[in-house]
Amino acid sequence: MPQPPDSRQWQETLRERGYRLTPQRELVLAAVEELGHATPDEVLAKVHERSSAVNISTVYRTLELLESLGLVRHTHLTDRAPTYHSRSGDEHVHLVCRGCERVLEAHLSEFDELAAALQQRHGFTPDVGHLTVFGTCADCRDA
Amino acid sequence: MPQPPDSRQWQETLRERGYRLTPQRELVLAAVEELGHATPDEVLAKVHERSSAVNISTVYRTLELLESLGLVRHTHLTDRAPTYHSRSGDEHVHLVCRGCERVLEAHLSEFDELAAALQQRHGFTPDVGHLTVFGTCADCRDA
DNA sequence: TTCGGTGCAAATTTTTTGCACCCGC
DNA sequence: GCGGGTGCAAAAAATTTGCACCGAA
Repeated sequence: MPQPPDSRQWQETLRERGYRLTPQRELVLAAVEELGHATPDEVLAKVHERSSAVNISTVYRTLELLESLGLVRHTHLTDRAPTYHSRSGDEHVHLVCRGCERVLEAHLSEFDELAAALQQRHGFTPDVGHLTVFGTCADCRDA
Repeated sequence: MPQPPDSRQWQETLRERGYRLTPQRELVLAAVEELGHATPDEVLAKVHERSSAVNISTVYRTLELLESLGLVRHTHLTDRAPTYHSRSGDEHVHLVCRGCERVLEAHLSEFDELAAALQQRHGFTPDVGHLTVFGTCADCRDA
């Protein structure tokens, strides 16, 4: 589970690189932390719950910034729209069930062997943390 | 490499399910076969090379149909836009290099072990044929 | 002849951009 | 006060949809 982010740490990350700390950036990051996986749209909605009005363009711009800083990442959990998630917790691979849309998480170490094989056979270094695997979960297969 | 598709076979598939055989459908399928991996946009361009004017809406509708018939598949090779490929040849996993945008192909069997592991540990049956792995190819890593 | 398929244009949806104003540092 | 950040509105993509007409079976 995502630890409550250490605010000092990411505030530091921003400043180090010469970026400013704004309430919008704080709100967007908090929303991503809380939602787990969320599209820009969903992030906006979450932020609005807390009443503070933030513009959708700012959400896009902020997510892009946070990603460039390594504070969030995105993957494609559905055929449309990227979804962002925090990197404060463990990195993981997303297992998306086509039946129920549920998202399971697999530990990166489960892909070590695969990574080594792709490296050796294709000279390809996979970015496993960005990986999304589609398929069917146990419940949906049995149903 | 993709075999020249046996036209009788897919024409049969269409009729079996009560769909009509139209020149547009023929052109779109041929374009996908030829391109290997292509976005709807690229398919349209390819079709237009052969002069026959086909509308972009028809491309979208046709790709959707062909996919429902199992004649093509799509994956997400870039952050934007799905790419379609034929299923007449071997199924494979796409390895997309972030550096040069090149797309390598890995054999499905390379993922057997992974599939078994995910099945056992998460009860999850991966759809490996839909998989896309992002990363860095040998050339770009060394560069 | 029939009704599924297509073209066209307009509507949606999602993301990007230009620019004037605002506020963190 | 300076210069990066934000809001807003308009522009750009990328898809989808309604509808009248066309042509495969």
